[in-house]
Amino acid sequence: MRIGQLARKMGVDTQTIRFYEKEGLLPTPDRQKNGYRTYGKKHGEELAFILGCRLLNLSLSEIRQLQVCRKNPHQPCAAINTLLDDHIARVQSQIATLEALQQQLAVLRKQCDDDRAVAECGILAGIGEGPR
Amino acid sequence: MRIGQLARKMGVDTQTIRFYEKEGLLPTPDRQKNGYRTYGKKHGEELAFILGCRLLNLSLSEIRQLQVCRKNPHQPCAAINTLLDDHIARVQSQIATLEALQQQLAVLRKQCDDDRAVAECGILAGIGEGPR
DNA sequence: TGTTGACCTTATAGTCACTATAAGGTGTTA
DNA sequence: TAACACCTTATAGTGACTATAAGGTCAACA
Repeated sequence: MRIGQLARKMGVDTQTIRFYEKEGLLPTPDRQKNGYRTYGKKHGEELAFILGCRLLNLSLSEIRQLQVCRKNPHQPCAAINTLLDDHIARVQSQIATLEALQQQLAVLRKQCDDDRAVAECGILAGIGEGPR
Repeated sequence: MRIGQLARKMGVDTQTIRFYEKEGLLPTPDRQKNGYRTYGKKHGEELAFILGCRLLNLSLSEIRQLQVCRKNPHQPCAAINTLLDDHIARVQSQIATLEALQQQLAVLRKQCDDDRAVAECGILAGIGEGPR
């Protein structure tokens, strides 16, 4: 399979596949005589794993850690659990931050009723006052 | 006031102030004979406005738009309201995305009980399976 | 035979909002 | 004279791609 076919199959850009290869996330593929990359089943599976991780918002560095685990199937999986717990905590903190922001924005939004001159706009005034 | 004093007062790095100047967000300051930047009250106020916007997660491009409004105080403020509404919508969609992710991660986390070999780890298996 | 077209290759730069580093000039104090 | 804190500019790095350029490969069609 060439890079374009793999890309279409997995729903990514060919550039992204080359990028993952350069980053060491995908094993270097064999080449045809003309230099074209050729991919097999294993590449597809590895790419699927990477894309699954990316959908979970895991960073490339975290994916690398998980790949090390995958290559050592007889080791204990505690590191994987820890990595996921840390990630869950990070997502929760992102949500908390955004919810606080949402609250602030709602308050700010109420400072204006859409139909004033800029000089009287409560939103602009509210921003200028700073955080509180 | 020199750049270091302004930076300490506003709680930012001097580099950030120079960066905002380069980006056209802060007016170019006067210079002393030795080339040092000097800042007055207006610069402080403009920087405060920028930092207020950044705390709200507004992009530099959005800040530029708001600055244009600020310079035209007799225009109607509808554009400001619209900008804020769009931003609120974006924050809400980010929250929704993260909450869906949180749900997914919670399900995934339950697939393993912390004390297995990598080969039996439900988390790793769950990621490999892809989105569903 | 020529040429179109879809595909592949590498290399480089851009995104965003900074942050870090390097290499050097200025000005006050010891 | 030297140490020190401060200032200057220029350049590169962050993360995960995305876009662009300039060119090579190969099958099909006129």
